[in-house]
Amino acid sequence: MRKLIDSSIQRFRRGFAAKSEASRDFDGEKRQFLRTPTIDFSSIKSARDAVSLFRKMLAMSPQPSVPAYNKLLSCTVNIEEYRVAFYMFDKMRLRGVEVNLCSMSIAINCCCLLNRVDFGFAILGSLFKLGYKPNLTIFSTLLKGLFLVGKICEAETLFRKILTLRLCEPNDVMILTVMKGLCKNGRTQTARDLLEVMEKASFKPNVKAYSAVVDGLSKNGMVDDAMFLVSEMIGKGVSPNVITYNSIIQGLCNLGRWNEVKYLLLVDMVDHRVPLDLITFNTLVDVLCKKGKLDEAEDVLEHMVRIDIDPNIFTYTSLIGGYCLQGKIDKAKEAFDSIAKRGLRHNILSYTNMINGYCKNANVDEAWRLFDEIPRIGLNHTTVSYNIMIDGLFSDDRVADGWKLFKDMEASRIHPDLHTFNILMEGLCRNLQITEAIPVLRMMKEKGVNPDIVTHNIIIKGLCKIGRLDAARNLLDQLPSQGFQPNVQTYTTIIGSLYQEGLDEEAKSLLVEMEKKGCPPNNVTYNAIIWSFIKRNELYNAMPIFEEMYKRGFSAFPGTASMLLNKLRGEDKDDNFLETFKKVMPQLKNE
DNA sequence: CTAGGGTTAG
Repeated sequence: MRKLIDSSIQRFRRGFAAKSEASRDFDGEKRQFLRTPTIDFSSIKSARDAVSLFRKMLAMSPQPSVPAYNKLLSCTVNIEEYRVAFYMFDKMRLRGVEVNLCSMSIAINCCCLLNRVDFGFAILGSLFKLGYKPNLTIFSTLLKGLFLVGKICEAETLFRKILTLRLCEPNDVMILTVMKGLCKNGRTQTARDLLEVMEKASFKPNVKAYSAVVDGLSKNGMVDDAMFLVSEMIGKGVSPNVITYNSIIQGLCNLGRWNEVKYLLLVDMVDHRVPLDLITFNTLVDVLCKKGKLDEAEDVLEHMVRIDIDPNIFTYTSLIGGYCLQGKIDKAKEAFDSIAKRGLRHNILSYTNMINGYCKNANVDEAWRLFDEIPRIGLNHTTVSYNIMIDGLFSDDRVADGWKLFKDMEASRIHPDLHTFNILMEGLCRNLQITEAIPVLRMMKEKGVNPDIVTHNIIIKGLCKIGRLDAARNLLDQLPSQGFQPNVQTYTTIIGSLYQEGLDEEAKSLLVEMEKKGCPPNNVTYNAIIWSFIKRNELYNAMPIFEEMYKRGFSAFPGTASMLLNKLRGEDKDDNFLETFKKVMPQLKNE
């Protein structure tokens, strides 16, 4: 079949012949078409059905009409058998069956959907030779085809030509095709320019066209431009709808600009009488869950139920993730259970979120129970589900079980990824088996998974843990030559260990080095240093670090703070220290 | 009896 199609394609390169003798004969039989028996196209379910019907049609006398053949082609396209449709189109031409503009349009679409827009243009050439002129539909299809293979500039040029040479009047479909194509390929600015051009040429883009661009801008972090575009579209008399707003909300949420969502956008939507929908609410619930504001998420949930918008599986999945993040495992389980209770179908995410929650909250057995349940309820394990479970087992020091699961994963042909290997290495290092980590490193390379900076940070941490600070330091120095850029975590790990070992001078010089490399210490770094001093019972050394940390706008972790507090209470109180701590740490105000 | 697409998330 493939060969046949390829030879068809070769013929297109050579172009069509003029109308064949045979098709002229059919023209004379027009009246007979009316008597053509009706053909049942609804029975086409597979490529086989399509081809067998095609053969039957070819054998019919009188011949079925061109539209009848076109219907066959379009049914074949509908079942996504583009190669087959294209093959039949070619066969029609060879057998002398007349093809019209519509047939060629379908054939061009097949080429485009097969990522061969070039063949589409070859058909366009034949179309001209047959004395036809391409129309709006054909141009739209070709534009889509160009975007599909990433020929963005060509698409833009063609569209501009259509506008300036008035090759056809662009309609909503064409405009949307172009806007989506440009935005999906990161050309939001071009899209915006073209919107302007079209407005001037009085081809009015509709809400969908504008929304596509608003979405493109939002996705690229240009929410302010997106909001400006919304005000522009309103000025042009195009009202934004819930989809337009949802894109803006997502853009704002991605940038953490939650207050604008809450106090501007939602209010604006109510003012413009644009009702919020399931997607709006799910976005809100999701962002609130990720921020740990579960009570607000619950309010949103309650509100959507009140206005008769049913939460779906994704609403609950967000909630599970949020509750687990807060360690509220019971509430997470409640959300998990309400999925089935409400007659919703679980998805893999609801399970992985819940499993992750159990693992991170010291209930690996329950996690494993759910893990085993996944295939039984007809869901498929993923790399992520395995990764989470393996990580859980290793964190619980069940190294043997972790390994067993990894072997299991490979046996089930679920491919381990970078995360998997990093989890394995971390698990081994945590259990002081760093020598085992080296074969894992080799294994991942063999499987074509390249280690990243995280992998190396894990190894460095492992080396520090067994006291091989020299080796860790060596590895750090080697990283750049291996193409890895050390990050804050890399430095923090070593610096923390150096301080714990009392190698203060070396640690200090490393602090200077990281700063110089454009990788300044962050709150984790400072907390790690403070921890080391607490362990060494040298609070006077922790003091300047503490001040430096706050000067840079970072704060102590709750754990660090309470540990400091304990120390301060336990020892002979030095009021000086306490006063300084109080100044920077609001949580100590009442002490 | 015929063609192009339908804007937002997990």
